[in-house]
Amino acid sequence: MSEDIAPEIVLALEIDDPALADRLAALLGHIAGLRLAEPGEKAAATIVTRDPRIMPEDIALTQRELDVLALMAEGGSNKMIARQLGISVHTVKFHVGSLLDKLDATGRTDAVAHAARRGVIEL
Amino acid sequence: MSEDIAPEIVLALEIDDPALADRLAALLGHIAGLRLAEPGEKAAATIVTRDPRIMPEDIALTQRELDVLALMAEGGSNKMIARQLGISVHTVKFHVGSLLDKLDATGRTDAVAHAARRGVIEL
DNA sequence: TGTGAAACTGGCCGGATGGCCAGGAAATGA
DNA sequence: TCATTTCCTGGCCATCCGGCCAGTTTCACA
Repeated sequence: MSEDIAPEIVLALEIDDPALADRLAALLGHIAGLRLAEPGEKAAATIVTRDPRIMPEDIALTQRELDVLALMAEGGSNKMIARQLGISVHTVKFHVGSLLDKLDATGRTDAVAHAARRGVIEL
Repeated sequence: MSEDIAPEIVLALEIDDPALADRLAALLGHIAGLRLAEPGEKAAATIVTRDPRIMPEDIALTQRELDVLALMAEGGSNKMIARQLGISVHTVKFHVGSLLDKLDATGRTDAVAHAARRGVIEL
């Protein structure tokens, strides 16, 4: 290896909160082996704000609902989800119904979108 | 305020590349006013690798398909989308069909998830 | 022991979804 | 002018979805 000296890591900053962004920039601005990216520059990694996403209190989803939700996000049909979880289609529908209620969604697509928005699931 | 002395910023590290993660951890490990988050700890910000997300070249969606896609992501039914865009339900189905093809999705929920994943739409 | 929450299952049914067929209209560029 | 692309519309139909009804089991907690 030729660059065992320290190939300077370029970090990008994508923080909404101006105060936090400033403090981070100040702290990270003069560290050897590390540099903040110029606007538009390609960075090795990015510092992002951890979703202060609206998430009242996890909206209290049960474990099973989370299972179903995850498979919904993968595009699974009720039938496929039922097979995956080893339960009946009726039960899947039951959980989907609960999810639509709790997530205030109009359908499964909306439910997945809502859940993703508030960080309940990761797409 | 009692902690105006240095509210120590907690940073989380979510890097796939072990080498990069190690170097960052080493660099950031002992900076005054900054601390790396314990596993599971809530952090003020997170360092992530910049998604080299698979996005061949925007996957060439037409404007109308983007319109339909956006409304799908809002949980709109074919009927609602048709009303919104002032076109027939049949035409909406037509565009939805094209989207399923291009996004390689099994259904509208999967299509929205795929599109969100590769940055075609923003949830 | 009772009480409640969670998970599970079933039937029924109107409406939504997605795939197939067929076509027409307008704009772009060869 | 012709060809291509995009957008638009229709019918038909098997399947899926979601909401309604009803019920059972299991487990934790009072």
